[in-house]
Amino acid sequence: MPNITLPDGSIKEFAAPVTVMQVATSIGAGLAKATIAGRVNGVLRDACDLITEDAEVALMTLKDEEGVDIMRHSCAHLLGHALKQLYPDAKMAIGPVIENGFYYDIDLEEKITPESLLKIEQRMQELAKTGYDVVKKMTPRSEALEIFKSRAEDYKVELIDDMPDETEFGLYYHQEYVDMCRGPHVPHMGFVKAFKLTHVAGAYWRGDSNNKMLQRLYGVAFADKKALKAYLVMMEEAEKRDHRKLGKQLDLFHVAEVAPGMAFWHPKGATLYRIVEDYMRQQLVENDYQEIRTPLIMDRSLWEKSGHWDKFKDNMFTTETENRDYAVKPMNCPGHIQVYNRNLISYRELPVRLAEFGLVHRNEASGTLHGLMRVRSFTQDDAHIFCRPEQIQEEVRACIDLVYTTYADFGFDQIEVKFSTRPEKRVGSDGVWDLAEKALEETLQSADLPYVLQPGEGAFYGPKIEFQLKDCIGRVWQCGTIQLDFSMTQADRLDAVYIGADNEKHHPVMIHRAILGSLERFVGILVEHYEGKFPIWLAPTQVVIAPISENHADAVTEFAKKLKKHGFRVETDLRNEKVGFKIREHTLQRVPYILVIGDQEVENNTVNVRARSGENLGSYTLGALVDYLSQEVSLLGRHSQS
RNA sequence: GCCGAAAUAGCACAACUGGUAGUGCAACUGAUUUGUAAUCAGUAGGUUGGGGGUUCAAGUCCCUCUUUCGGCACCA
Repeated sequence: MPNITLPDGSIKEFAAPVTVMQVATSIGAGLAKATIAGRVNGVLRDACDLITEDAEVALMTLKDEEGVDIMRHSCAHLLGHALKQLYPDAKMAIGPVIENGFYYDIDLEEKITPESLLKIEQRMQELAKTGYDVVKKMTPRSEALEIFKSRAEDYKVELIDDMPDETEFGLYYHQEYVDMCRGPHVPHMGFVKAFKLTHVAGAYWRGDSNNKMLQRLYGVAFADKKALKAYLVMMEEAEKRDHRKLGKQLDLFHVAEVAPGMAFWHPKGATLYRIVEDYMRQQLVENDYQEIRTPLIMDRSLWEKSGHWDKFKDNMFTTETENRDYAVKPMNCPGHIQVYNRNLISYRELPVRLAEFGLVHRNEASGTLHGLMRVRSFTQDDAHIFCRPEQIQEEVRACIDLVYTTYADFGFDQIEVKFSTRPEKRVGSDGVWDLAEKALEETLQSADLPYVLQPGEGAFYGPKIEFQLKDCIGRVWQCGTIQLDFSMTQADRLDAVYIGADNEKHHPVMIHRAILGSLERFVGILVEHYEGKFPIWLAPTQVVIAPISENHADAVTEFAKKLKKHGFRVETDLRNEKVGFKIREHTLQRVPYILVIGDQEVENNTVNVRARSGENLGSYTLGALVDYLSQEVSLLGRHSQS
């Protein structure tokens, strides 16, 4: 007879097998009412599931993250329930939980519009309000098949067919609606009370572009109305940080129809871009890289040899002269090998670290383009480290350290690390891949970095570590990357060599690495991260100086000249406007400091300093101000004013 | 590329079922000489994304192309 161990360590003894719900009831009526499901020996189970043997049991309520996710999953079923009432012809595919909510893929001739989405949501509200019970029935394969066939749920039938080893399936009855699910689900719909359908989009069945495109209905759901409201407000706020919006407002860049997916950098944006590049260039110097520059277009044969042509020709821009075909470079590595190979290199000279702010072009599919985040023309802070196998770990480790130093300087502390292994379409033998994957994995472990494994997601020439940052609404973007490559340097590829201690030719290992990744993308992320309120180090305009009246214009010009001599990015605002007007404007432009000069300041040879926050810092002499600003610049993005 | 939606002045938006394209901010001119988030007045600004069609008449309806947005697939 089962002894149930609760999370606090106490043990409850039962005379006969009990359900999760009965365990809850035995503790208290309040808990029973709140119980959605249970975690039995680490596995989430329905409240109605029977526990027959001794087990550790934790009860899940809406206070638990797992409890909320279970409710979200049930909310997807509720969507199915409502949808089938309104659109009986809809065929249900899959409806999983995602961050903050859920989606359901459906196959339906009629197009779901925002209006119909609202109607579906209303029906969901009505159904949820009744708090109907959700009934689970474990159903044998043949019966489950019959049920879904009779309901013309082709996709459910296909899903069952694809699980040949399962003998029975969990069917959840939501009144007349039936859905198949591993579960668990809420015992009744009273738990589902704060949700909203957000948008519709297309999605391929099983994520395969050869399959039919279904309609995906997205929704969010939370434990209560307050949490839902908070989420919606947060999203609204987040959208104000969108780099495309701020790029316009702060006059940083634009993209135009004449060059889709390619940024036109305006003076302010170009300044920001250059500061980021200059920072990275300084890192190259400090970390013993040699900066080079390679041609933008190179002969097609080079790309055939490197293997890029074979895999990416559809995504490469090409050009030709009378008798030659060229490709616009989509990567810098083949060019770097040309530089590496300019003379014979001894093993003593390795590692050789060649870096380039390499402008690359990739003809990305039209639907992928997204502001600065996904473009067709971008500059990588790219480098290739040619080294001997025994130097790999140290070099990769140094790259990882550089990533973390750099990101911290730019104010990022939330970095996701992914480790991607061999893809299906690849070059190089399995033995080589074994070596490469092992080297990266060991380095990751020795660096004590938590990472997510992505099997099959590596580059065609080697495994990779990726460093990802999030944009304002939580979309994840790859920035830094470290890729290990044993193949490109081989004789049958681009044939990079060095002379070993044995006086024989060897092929070096090549580490491809980018710290920021794409400068365009990184600047985009920076804009969203800071909401345009850049630390003074990055701010395109650091200081605006404004006179109180025309009489002080000369003093303003003079002061600006001196500040510029000290290396600051200074603007003056001599327009015929009141100082309040100018302050409003420059504050909205997120200029870190506004300096005002009137009679008092002219007399005392000072400026009055107002910070972006609105705080008035009082009067400063030139020397004092230079010291103050320099101190703040030296902090980079680590501790800046907001 | 695929599914859906959208494109109106530099920017943000308006224009009922087809009937003379507007408002605010910005810009420009003038007045005002200003003390920490908007001084006042005036002027100008558009082949309504491109092309085609229906109609007496198209921003509005239809076709097509381009671009953008939200996803999906892709991402060296």
